[in-house]
Amino acid sequence: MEEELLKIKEALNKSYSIVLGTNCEITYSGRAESFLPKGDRIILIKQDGTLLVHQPTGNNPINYMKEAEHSLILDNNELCLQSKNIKNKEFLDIKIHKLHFHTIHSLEDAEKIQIQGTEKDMADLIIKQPELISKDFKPVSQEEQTKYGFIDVLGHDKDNNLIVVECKRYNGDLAAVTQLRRYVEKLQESKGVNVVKGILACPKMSSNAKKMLKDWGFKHVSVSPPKYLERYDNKQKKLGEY
Amino acid sequence: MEEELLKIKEALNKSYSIVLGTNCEITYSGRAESFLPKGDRIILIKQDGTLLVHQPTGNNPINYMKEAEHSLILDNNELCLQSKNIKNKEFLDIKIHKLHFHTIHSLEDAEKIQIQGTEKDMADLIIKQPELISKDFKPVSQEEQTKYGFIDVLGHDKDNNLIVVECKRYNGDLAAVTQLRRYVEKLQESKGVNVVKGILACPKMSSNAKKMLKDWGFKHVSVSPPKYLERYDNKQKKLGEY
DNA sequence: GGGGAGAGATGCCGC
DNA sequence: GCGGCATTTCTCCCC
Repeated sequence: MEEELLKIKEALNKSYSIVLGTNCEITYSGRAESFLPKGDRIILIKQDGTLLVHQPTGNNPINYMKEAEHSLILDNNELCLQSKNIKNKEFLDIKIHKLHFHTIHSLEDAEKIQIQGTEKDMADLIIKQPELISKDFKPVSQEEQTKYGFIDVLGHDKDNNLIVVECKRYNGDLAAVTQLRRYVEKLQESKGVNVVKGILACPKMSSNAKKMLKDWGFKHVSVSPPKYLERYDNKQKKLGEY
Repeated sequence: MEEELLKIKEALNKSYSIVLGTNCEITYSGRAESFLPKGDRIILIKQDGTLLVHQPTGNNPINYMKEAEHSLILDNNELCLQSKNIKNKEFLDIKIHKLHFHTIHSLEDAEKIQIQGTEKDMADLIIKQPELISKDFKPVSQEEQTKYGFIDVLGHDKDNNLIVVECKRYNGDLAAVTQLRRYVEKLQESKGVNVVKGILACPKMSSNAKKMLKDWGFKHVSVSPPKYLERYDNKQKKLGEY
């Protein structure tokens, strides 16, 4: 037992990837404060000081620390994992009542993930196929910088009216309409023109957002983020996987 | 080896908590699409079907699945962990090139976390100490329901002018000001009154948000979320932990 | 289940 | 560093 603890302590200093299966209770103090009574959890300590505590169910870590320093202390037969980030004034104390299992490994991974179907991809699609917005839409610029935010796609119609396009990859909500409104108002102000059209490009919209959009004279165009691996779904189907 | 795989397969069916240390490559197709080339990752499979893939650094899982069904397939000497959520049309394929380690455990945890210092706690504080907003502020209701959102604290001043208070536990940004504006406008409309005051209660504000707040005649009041464990910090300090 | 909004949000990019 | 904003956001609450 003592020997195992020494190994874990050493691993904490040398930046290994550590997984601990524990029964523990947890106190956090930092941006907020929290307490979690005794239960079984998996603790993941990464090579960059990241610490994640996971319960046996649920998507998100129940507690976590970023870029923290960890120390394992055995005091009066009580095992405690203390984690701190001085810069952010964050402290996490894990009282470990039982150590179910542990693994220590040095892992290597320099790869970055490639993602498709993002909001940026939607904007790219609209630049390539402006008719998705309207027959006479001419895109002018992408990711236009404003102090009040970035305009996804800026363009104009055949009468040279400015058109602001805001893309949402899934649900157009109140916040999206408000965002669009901010850009339109700002453009009217900075360019000194009255007519600036606003378009919200997204697959679907909430009912209230639709109403708000209408109230302010903006329009919704149904556009979905592009996907190229749909083949992947089809292949799954063909293989009779479900 | 064969025997280990059988154990993992069995664990997948019986809802154990499983941790795999792997060298793998990952394809995802669902709400978006992604590909992640070969590298070392820790895979966490929970008892409710949650699957998380973690790289050796970073806070967030690089890939994940919720409420999914998993199957481990050995085909042509290639080990593949397939995960799917039919309802959401999500598919995750993990080609496992090497299995560094694995653990299988049944974990029990029914505890819920207790958190303090949330936005709700700020609103409670303001109800109790309305003078934090202004000398003559009288709170009337909390979490007031509007179709356009929930008003954190609604009240009035000594002249019976309505006051909308929006709380932010940290940074007041453009979105917060816009949110406040939405509530104020909606109240003016629904109550048929011209004067509705807007207050943003938060510890600090971004410069643009400050400007926007001023433009629309709203005010900022400096309030922080209450913390009760500050003792915890102090204790740490006293112990000379840093 | 949809709608709205907070979160100890996180992460990314741009200035 | 701050600012603005997307996220395979996630989660909770309410209607």
